[in-house]
This record gives sequence, structure tokens and C-alpha cells, in this order.
Amino acid sequence: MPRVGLNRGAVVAASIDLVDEGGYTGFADLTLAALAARAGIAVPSLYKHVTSLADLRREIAIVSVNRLTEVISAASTGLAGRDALRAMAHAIRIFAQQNPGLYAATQVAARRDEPLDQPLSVAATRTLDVMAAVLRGFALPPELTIDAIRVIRSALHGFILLELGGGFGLPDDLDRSFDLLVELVTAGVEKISAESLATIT
Amino acid sequence: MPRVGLNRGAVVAASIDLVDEGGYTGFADLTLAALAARAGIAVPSLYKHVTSLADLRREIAIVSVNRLTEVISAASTGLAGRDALRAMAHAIRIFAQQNPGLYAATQVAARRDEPLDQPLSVAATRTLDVMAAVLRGFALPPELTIDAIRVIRSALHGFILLELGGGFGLPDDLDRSFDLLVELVTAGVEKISAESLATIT
DNA sequence: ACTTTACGGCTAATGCCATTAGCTTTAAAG
DNA sequence: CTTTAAAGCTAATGGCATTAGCCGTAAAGT
Repeated sequence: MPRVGLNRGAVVAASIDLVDEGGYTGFADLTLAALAARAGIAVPSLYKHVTSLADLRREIAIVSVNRLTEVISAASTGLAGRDALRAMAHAIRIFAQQNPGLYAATQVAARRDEPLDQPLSVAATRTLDVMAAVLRGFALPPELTIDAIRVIRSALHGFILLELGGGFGLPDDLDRSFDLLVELVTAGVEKISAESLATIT
Repeated sequence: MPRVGLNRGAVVAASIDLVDEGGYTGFADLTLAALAARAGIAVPSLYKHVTSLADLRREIAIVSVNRLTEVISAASTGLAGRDALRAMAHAIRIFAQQNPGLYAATQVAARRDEPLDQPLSVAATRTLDVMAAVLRGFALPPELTIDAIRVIRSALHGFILLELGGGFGLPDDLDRSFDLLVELVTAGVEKISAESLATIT
């Protein structure tokens, strides 16, 4: 038995490859059997590096969330206000199109009561922080920032899920629909920003 | 073996009960073993009424989509324009909150190439028709109607998924965030409606 | 009323999956 | 050169969907 010489990192990396090759359902379809085959070892050997399939999924989710954060950050740096928001929106969509499996992995919510989800929770919080930073240019009051982020996340998330999942019949002119969505949300955020400023004044 | 006297309808009904009791993940967690236990028969006996688990899932999806269509229709009849849109939005969210499992079942997309998905496709089309009817009051040109429906679906869908999946940390003031989302989308649709009218004139 | 047939149930068996237990070997640490 | 921990292995278990094939029951025909 010539040792392959794997470690947790290599196993996770291999699983990420598999997830991404599997398209939108790659994350849900991930199986230890497939991973072991890819890594060139027997299935039970995986347990030397990973405590369970759930553990592996968590790890993949963390990596995916971090990549998404990175993408958002990269897309919006140097921009502000509506430009930053638009850039973020398109960057997220492109990430999802290019890495549908990882985007799907991004969706797993961290349970606050589950200690094992703690690292994922931290990663998710960082994403939200970056999103909040993108909104800084709108000068929204704190409570409205929370609402605005929720609205933006919802709209983008919903569109992307429907797009990846094939929920919009024909892929006809999806770009135009997405642009409209982004413009609509951007205009909405600008509006509530203006209103909140008016109230203060 | 005292016959239980089941038929396809009863089996599907029992599975729908199970899915709905299972909360948000009830649809994904549905298992023939659990269903057989609930129905009081052995697992293989289910195959006398259903050709596979996938078949059953499809059936559940159809029922769920039809219920959602009904909910939207009921909520919006007698209303028009922004009132109809608002009513639809809130009705969908309430449906999802009260029947998280069925709402999740609603998400399964019909593949156009798969003949078995045909009935589901039909059901989904009916939902879109009702949504289009809700938008009638805005007098949007046809292409914009498609875009508008996509935007609305995306926003509502995304919010509801994040809400049900626990994607928004604390459930703190989610109602307010949702109201904001609805107002924002409504305002956006009104705006593009006004713009398209202006273009024509 | 009697027979026939179709249907609704059953048990047994298969195969895929994750997971656990316990063994062996390699490679690094001493 | 020896020890030891890590990394691999095979074998076994239990949950799941699915298939094959058997048997009683209830309805349909005569």
C-alpha cells in the first residue's frame, strides 16, 4: 500500500473540485465514495482526515463563503454607492455561474446553537460585513442597513437560485432581467437613503 | 394481512402530511421508510401506488405548486395594481411560513427535456399566469412583464428561503425587512411602468 | 353462488451509501 | 535502530431505495 500522503487540506480540496464539477447539485450530490475514488484511497480511509460527511460539507461551506466574500470585496474596492452595489451584484452572479456548486454550498446556514457551525458562522458574518461596507456610501442609519442588506441578499439570492436551478423557463435574456433587478434594488436603496436623510434634516 | 386499502391519492396525501410536519427540510428528508410506517404498510408495498421516490416527489411538487397558485389567486382577487402585488407578496410568505415543507417542494424546477416533468411544468406555468394577472394593473408591455415577474419572484423567493433556512441571523424584525422589500419592489415596478408609458407617449 | 382475475399487500434479496472496529504498514521522531 | 503515531486497509453494520416473486382478498363475470 503505497501511501498517497493526504491530509485534511488535500481532501477538502479534492472535494471542492468534485463539488464544482458537479454543477449546481454538486454539493448535494457529494458522496464519500466519489471523493475516495478521486483521492485514490478507500472510503473508510477518509475518516482519517475528516470526521464525517457533515464535517466535510461544513468545511466546503466555509471555503465557499470565504471565496464569495473575496469576490465581493475585490469587485467593490475602489467603488462607492450605486457603482459599488452594482459591481457587487454582478460579481456575485458571475461567481455563481462559474462555480455553481460552491455557490450552492454557500447557502448552508450556520445554526447558532451548534458549536460545530461556529467557524461557518464567523465566515458568514464576514461576508455580511463586506456587504455592509459596500453600502457605506449610502449613509443609511444602522437599522436600515440591516434591512437593506436583507433586501439585497434576498433579491440576488433568489434570482441566482432560480437561474441556476432552471426555474426561469428559457434562459432568454436573463441578463436583462438581472440588470433590471439590480437597478430596481439600487434605486430602492437610494430612495430610502434619501428619505432617511430628509427625516433627520 | 388485512388490507389497508390505499390508493395513489391516499399515499400522496400521507406523504404531504409528512413533508409538512418535517418543516423546511421535510421535503428533502422525505423517505419511503417513514411514509410506509405512517401509512401502515411495508416499504415495498408503496411501489404498488407510486413508481419511485422521485415520482412521489414530483407529485408532491405539483400539489404544492397548485396550492401556492390558489393562495396567490385568493389573496389578489378583487385587488389591482400595488394592492394586488402587496397582497400576493404577503400571502406567499404566509404560505411559506405555515407550510415550509410544501413551499420547499415548490422549488423543484421542471426540466423541459423530461417528459415526466410535464405536469409539473403545466402547474408552474399556471402560477406564472396568475402572477402575470396580478401585474395586469401596471399595464406593462409584455417583455417587461416577464422581467417584472422574474424580479418579483426572485425577491420574494430569496427572502423566504433565507428566512426559512435561518439565513438571517436573528428573526428580529423580519416583518419590517419584508415590508421594505415589498415596498421597494412595488415602487420599482410602478416606476418602470410609468417609464414605459412615457416612452410610448 | 362460484369462479376468475386483478390488485394490494407481503418477504427476501440486491446494491449503494455512511459509519465503526480493528488490523497493518509506513514514515517520521527519538 | 527502535519506537510510535499517522495513514492506509478489509470486514462488518445499518439505513435506504429498488426489484423479484409470492399470496390472499376483493371485486367482476358467469
